[in-house]
Amino acid sequence: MASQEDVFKKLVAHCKEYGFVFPSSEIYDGLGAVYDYGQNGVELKNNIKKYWWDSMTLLHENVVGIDAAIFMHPTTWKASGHVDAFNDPLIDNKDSKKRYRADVLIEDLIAKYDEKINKEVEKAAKRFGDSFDVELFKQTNPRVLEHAKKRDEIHERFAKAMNDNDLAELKQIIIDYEVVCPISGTKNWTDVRQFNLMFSTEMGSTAEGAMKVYLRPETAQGIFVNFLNVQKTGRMKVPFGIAQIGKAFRNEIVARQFIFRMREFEQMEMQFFVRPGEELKWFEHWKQFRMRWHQALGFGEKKYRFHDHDKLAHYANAATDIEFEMPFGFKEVEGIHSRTNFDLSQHAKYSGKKIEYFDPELNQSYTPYVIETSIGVDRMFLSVMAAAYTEEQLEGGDSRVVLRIPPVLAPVKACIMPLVKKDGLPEKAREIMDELKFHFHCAYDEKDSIGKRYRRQDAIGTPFCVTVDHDTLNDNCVTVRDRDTMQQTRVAIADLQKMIDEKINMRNLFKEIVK
RNA sequence: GCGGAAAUAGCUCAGUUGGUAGAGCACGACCUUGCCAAGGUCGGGGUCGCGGGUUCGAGUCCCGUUUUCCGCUCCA
Repeated sequence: MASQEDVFKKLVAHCKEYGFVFPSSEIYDGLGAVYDYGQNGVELKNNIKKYWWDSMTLLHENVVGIDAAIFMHPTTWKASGHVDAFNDPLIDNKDSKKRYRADVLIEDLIAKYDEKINKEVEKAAKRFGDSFDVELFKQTNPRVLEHAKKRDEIHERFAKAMNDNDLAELKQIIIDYEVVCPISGTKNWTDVRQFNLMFSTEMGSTAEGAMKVYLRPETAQGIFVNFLNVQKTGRMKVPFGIAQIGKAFRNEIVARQFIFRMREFEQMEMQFFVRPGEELKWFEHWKQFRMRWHQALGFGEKKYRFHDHDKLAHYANAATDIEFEMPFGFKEVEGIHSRTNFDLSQHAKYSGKKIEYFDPELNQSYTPYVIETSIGVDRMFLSVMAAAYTEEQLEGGDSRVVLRIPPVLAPVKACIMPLVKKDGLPEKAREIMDELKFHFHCAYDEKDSIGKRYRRQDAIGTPFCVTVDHDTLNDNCVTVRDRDTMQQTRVAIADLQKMIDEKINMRNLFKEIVK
């Protein structure tokens, strides 16, 4: 396992050194769990997105795309359940290391005083028998009054603190009234922190007119709220899907493992709307399709597995993850969920709009069921890098680091280089490059020995190196060196573009996927 | 969040008992070689993570802080 961790460390270093991924705002010490993509990273990321987008929208005439805004009406998140589910003030006990909801601890505390009062009342009732007047006792007994006073005191402070969102005061209440951890029995508490999954900001430039809005924690809701728009304007018939690629934001408490868990990340989601009752059939269909999409990249079947969920979210009736073998174990890269009609129903309820589909074949209206495929771009990026990163021992004791990125995804497709920097070879190389650059991303390099230049391209995963030598000037042929095999072939300049295109064009992968 | 470790050039690191920074690789220019990285000459680049303190003097000692990594915890 130690060596796997080593590989991961090397991969992170490689990402930085070769312009794939930088820590955000690095000159200011970085920003936690936020990363920037560099000159090579952005190319790879864009290629991944294109591979996904085209596989959805080109290969399925009943799947169309949208690009919804990151800001959405705040009610969206009430309807989706995000507001209620992730808005708790939390406190940790340092000794037991258990985490509690601070508001629940205080509510328990208040309940404890009520219990104390009840006990006094019970005791008195036993003593005085039938003639006992509970209300009178409560209003006059000094011990009960003492408990009641404390209870009301706490309650008042608690209500005000919750209303003001005053976390320091919540902690102060816990300290003042000596709340102890049920497990460790100590009063060694951390500060109260607001666990809030969603980032919020204010819309509207004046303080009074401002409205609290959230940065979306998932892209899916942008699709659901546009269901009717797309269905009607696109004359879409169920079953159909809506695809979207976009940023989402989550205020993770612990965000680690490089770009695997970030606070700002990108999702590629497709929501597929189906007839009620047919959802499990489509769930299976998309499960298989998505797996073929991954497998077509050629990293090997063993790198992927399904992980079916045992515990389902309240809205789902089937769910699976596609996991990829990262250097730190099998990890979720994509989720495929059967979300029932939960989301559309919720939005219908909260908006008061009827969100249904009239099915002409069945001659009836219904709220469609949804199959979701949701993949993290950054996780996909990481899985490609992890699978591609190879340290290779060569004959003669040499070694090289090569990124075996599938050619369709590689940031640079070809590097054009003159064998020497004289005799008109650079000019000829430029001439070739000026033609190829219209077709795909090319680089040019004339510095250092040819071997060194090959290694440089290996390190960023360039599948082809095109070398111009003295013979080229006479026979109009170049040497094409393959990244993975390191083998060289002589190719006529006239055939170069077609030859490379055949290897980097996504259509070949798509043909495999739709089989 | 808790505990441990670390932070010096783009990268990997050195820096003696405190005396105001070095190497290799990388980078740039020129020369040389020319099909699988390490030729020569010259050059650019660091307020030693940040802020205090001790001291005549701090990369070095002390305190704080930030970030990263490793465990644990949490989340999905």
